[in-house]
Order: sequence, then C-alpha cells, then structure tokens
Amino acid sequence: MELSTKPLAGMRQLYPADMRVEEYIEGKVREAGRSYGFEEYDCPTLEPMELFLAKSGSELVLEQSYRLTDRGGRELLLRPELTPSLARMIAGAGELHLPIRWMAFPICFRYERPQRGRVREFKQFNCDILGVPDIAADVEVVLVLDRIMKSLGAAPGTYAVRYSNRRLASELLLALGVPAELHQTAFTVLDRKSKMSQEDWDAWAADRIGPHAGAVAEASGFTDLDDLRLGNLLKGSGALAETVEFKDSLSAAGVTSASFDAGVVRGLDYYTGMVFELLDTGGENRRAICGGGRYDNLVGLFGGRPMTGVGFGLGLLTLRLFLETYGLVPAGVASGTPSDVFVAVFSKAEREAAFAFAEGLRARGLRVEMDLDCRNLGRQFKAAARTGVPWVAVIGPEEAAAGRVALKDMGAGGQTTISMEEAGEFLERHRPS
RNA sequence: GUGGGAGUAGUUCAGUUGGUAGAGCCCUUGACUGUGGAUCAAGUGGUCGCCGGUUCGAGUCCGGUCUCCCACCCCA
Repeated sequence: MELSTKPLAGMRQLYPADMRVEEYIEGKVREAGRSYGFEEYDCPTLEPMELFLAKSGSELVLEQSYRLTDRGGRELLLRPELTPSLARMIAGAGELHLPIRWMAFPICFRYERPQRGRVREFKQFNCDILGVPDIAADVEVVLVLDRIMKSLGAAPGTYAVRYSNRRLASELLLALGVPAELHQTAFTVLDRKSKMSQEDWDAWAADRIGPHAGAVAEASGFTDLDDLRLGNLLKGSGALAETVEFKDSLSAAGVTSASFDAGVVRGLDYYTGMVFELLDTGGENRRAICGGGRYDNLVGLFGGRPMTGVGFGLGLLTLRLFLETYGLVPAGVASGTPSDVFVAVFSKAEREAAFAFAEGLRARGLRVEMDLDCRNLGRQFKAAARTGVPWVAVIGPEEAAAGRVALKDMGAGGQTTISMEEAGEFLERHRPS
C-alpha cells in the first residue's frame, strides 16, 4: 500500500511560494492591529464541545465541525471559531485592565466541502475589544478592518463593509408584526433574502415563517438609516440611535466603504448588537471575507462578572483571493527574498575555509547561502542566478591560499577579489535596500 | 449531504472511426574541464487516477470507484 502524496481534503499545506504570500498578508494585518494598540494572544485548537454548544449555533457545532472523543470519553471539537475560547480566557483571567484589545491568528476547522475561498482547515485573523459597552468599540474594530484593506492597497469601491444591528432588526420585525419568539427563525430567513432567487426565497420563506414572510422581506429592504418609514417604525429606538452614531463616527473617521443593510444578520447566535461583514463588490469572490459583531452576553456564560465584547474574524484565504483578484500581491512577494550572497565552493578542499567565511558574514547579519555539493562552478552560478542573489563569492584554491575571495556582481557582471576580512564590510556597503 | 466539470511526464496540455504514448516549459548533460540568465544540440522522465468489462487490440468504448475543481447548503 503506497502512501498518498496528498494531504486530507481541505487541510492546510503551504509550499514556500504560498507561505511567502501568506506571511506578507499576515504581516500587513498584524501591523494594522498593532497600530490600534492590539496585543496578540493564542489559545487551544482543541476544545470541549460544550464551549461551542451554548452559543455558536447548533448547525455549526453538530454538522460542520470536526468532532472526536478523547481517551477519557470527553467530546471534543477542533475549534470552528475562536470567540468562545476568547470569552473563556477573559472570564478566567482574574484582573484585567480595560479595555482589552486583543488579536490572534488562529487555525480553525470546519467540516464542509472545500471550494473557492473555503477549505476545512484555515487561518483567520481575530480582533476583539472587550469591556467597552459604548458603540465606539464597534466603530474601532471596523476602523481596523478598513485600515487592513487600505494598507493592502485595496481601492475604494472594490470592497464594502455592510452592517446592521440585531436589536434594531428585532425591533423592526416586531414593528412589522413578527412576534419575538419567531425572531431567531426570522433572522435566518432574513439572512438568505439576498442569497436566493426571488421565487426560491418566497417558497422557502413561506415554509419557514408562513404569514410573516412578507414582513421579513420588507425588513430586509431597508438600506438607508435616514429612511422616513424606518424612523416611523422605530420611533425612540435606542438601537436606531446607536446605529446612526456608528454610521456617523465611521464617516467622520474617513471610512467610505461602510453602509447600512438591514439584510445583514451573520450566522453566529451570540451576536447581540451591531453585526457586519466585508465583501468583494466584484463578482469574483462571492464569499464574505470577514464577519463580526457585538456579543454582550458571552463572557457572562462562564460565571463571574459579565463583560461586553465586539470583534470580527477575517479569513486569510478569502482575503488572499480578494488581493489576487485585484493584483494586490506585490511581485517581489511571490518570487521570494534572496540571500545577500551565495558562497560558491570550488572543491571539498576549500569547504572548511568556506564555512568559516560564511559564518563570519552571518555574524555580521548578512544572509548567506553556501553551496554544499561542490558541483562545478557553472552549476553553482546557475543555481545562484536562479535565486536572484546579488553577489556570488567564489572560494577556489587560489583564493583560499591567499585568504581572499572573488566577489562577482550578478547584476552588472563585474568581479573583484578582496581579502576575506574586507568582504563582510564590502557586502554590507553594497547591499541592495 | 445535493448537483456540474475534470483526471495523460515535475508542470501546462495535445492525442484523429479503438492500432507502437506526444509537444512546449522545467530538469539533466554537452558545445564552454574556475563563472549564471542567451543560443544550439542531445537526454532523463508516464502502472494514461484506480478496479473491472467489451475487443485480436483500450489513453480512447461501457460499468463502478477514488480524487480534485466549481456551485448549492452554511460560513472566514
């Protein structure tokens, strides 16, 4: 039985060329988070199933997660998302100075059929603010999101943040005659309004929520917070006032990508206030790049004092597809970063001298790749040229005997021979920025 | 879980009514025995996804199966 050369379906396996792109993206995202004062944390990949059962949504936990039983008979999940673990960390941390601004790059798992923008093992970016009930925290996490997109070079109009508010939506449904006990169902129906054809949705919605389908359809149609009918339906609503403040703060901060859409719901059950998502406005990537919202009851589940929270998850894969769609991954990222110098070794007789020479360069902070096979020099030069390295240092019998090294400029083609001691300083001086 | 498409060299692909498995790129070697990208020439490399059936003969036709891609569901 031969072993397969493929990993399990949808599992994360990145060759260096892919890893370089991911590192580039992750670096930009981390930098954006840091610019708002966020600190990085980490937590377990494997969690008890109960952690997610209470609030994440039963479909996500029971049907779309990797479930297993450990040797002690405990039901475990490879985490499908990070937020419940974060809530537990906060609840169990003892004294923390508020507000908490934390970010993470967790690997998460979902047992679904892979397709464009979706795999079974994926890395995302999580960014949360805890301990701030004020809408300012919701505003700030969206600012981080927008900053990420801007720092990666996304042009205005290529992406859009759409947002709504769960409490506003609830009040709206109530005003339109949908009783509170049907709201959870109404949200899922609302969520799909924009994702299905009119006929399909009509039939499906009638089946799910019967006579209230019309009200849900009407609710989903609001995309303007200044809509007079919306104002009439929600007279004196705190949720509406809060959402308007959210909108005004974002535009005051210079965010032009965000807009209200009552059809935004998001799938996670624990959201209690603002909810939002990030989309590609073009047709190439239909899948949400990011989803998030406010969860004011999650930390309290662990006993002790409750704490408000708001944050989002951003898929690095979906973000990457977006960037590739718009040509926003710089060419140099894909081709890789070459070393500063390649040390060519003529024969085994010079190898010890070459090792010592290369170590001296590395001690100065230079990046040095040394040939290990003593292939003929033509081969070594060819290998060096392929990496794009700017200099090749040749150590042959003549050089080794004289304590010198031949330095060839791979760009210009010229070559000089200098002492090994001077080479480090020379290479530092001629290092391309 | 449901539907559509695709599996042939490392890679991108071609392969005619069923008749000896091909090309470009890559790689290796040589022209150039201490110097790269260019050029020229040669070469390595394939259980044609897997199993079975039809046939004198299957990459090609039929059945099954696996995998990947895309879409639905849901979601990052």
